[in-house]
Amino acid sequence: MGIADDAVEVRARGWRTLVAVHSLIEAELERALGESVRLSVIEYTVLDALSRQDGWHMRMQQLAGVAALSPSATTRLVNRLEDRGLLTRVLCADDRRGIYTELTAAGRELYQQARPLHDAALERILSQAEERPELAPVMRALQGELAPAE
Amino acid sequence: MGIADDAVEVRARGWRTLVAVHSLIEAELERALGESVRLSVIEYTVLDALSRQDGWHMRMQQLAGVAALSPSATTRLVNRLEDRGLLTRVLCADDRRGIYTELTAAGRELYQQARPLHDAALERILSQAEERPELAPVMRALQGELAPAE
DNA sequence: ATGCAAGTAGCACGCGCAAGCAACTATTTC
DNA sequence: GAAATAGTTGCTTGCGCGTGCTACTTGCAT
Repeated sequence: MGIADDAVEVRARGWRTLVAVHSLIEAELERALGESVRLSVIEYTVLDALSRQDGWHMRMQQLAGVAALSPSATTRLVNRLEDRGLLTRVLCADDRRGIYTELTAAGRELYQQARPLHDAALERILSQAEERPELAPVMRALQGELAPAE
Repeated sequence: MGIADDAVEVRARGWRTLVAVHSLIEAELERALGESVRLSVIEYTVLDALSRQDGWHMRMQQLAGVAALSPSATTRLVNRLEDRGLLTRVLCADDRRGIYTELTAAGRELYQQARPLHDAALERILSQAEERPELAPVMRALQGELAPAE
């Protein structure tokens, strides 16, 4: 059992920790967003990404990127949101294969409503997680990302 | 835009980073384990957990815990692995509601085969991820978890 | 008996894969 | 140059699969 084996073990342990933190946060966000605004985490992610690009459009592929989803799943995700009137598809003139998506007024409104709930839930979970020593290192890394700028 | 707002933004950014790292690692492990030993990441997780408890049994609920899965999903996961002959269900004498699971010889063998592939893939991904500055803080936290003991 | 805990199915839903269709690009041909 | 052809890209659809929710069965506890 040498140093190399230890490194393997450390990586495996780190990965398990990451999975634990991820599923903890995701489950809680899912609950918070689901019961208040009927949005899944991934649906919120899309609204969030679109609202950050306010005025701009996003292609399906970009959405697939930020959602870490396959093209087909992205299609259906956009379908769901479009059926609820939260966004619209916009055909692009210069490349008629491409499809842009854009928040509707209702979409912006729902996002404004969801965002504080999302942020509050996130803060709640992270402060809880910091209490758990086995998760603490990852938590510090997450919150310390802007530390150099303080 | 005060300090509190910045904190919210830092947390949201950290969460997005965590999601990115998670889905990156998961996708790569899925690919590596899938094409070599036909195991999903979650199936490997179960074999790993069981082999760490060698000699011991694990209840369905404990498995559900380590896999971050619902009871019903755990049932079917164990079904799949049992159908492939990788583990067996063992009824427990002192509480006949409880069901223990145990690796078979074939299960142990497949795990021995899968583990180095898993560890190698993990190392590969982590070293790649360290190259990407936006992921680096989380990566350091993962690998540095045992740092105090060095 | 009444209540609670452990594990198992029925159901609907969201996902990835592979195939398909429309639109763009490059190359050839006249 | 204009038209035809082959190959690629962007998005969508059919299909099978794994998941969570809810309801259910069985066994323990009070």
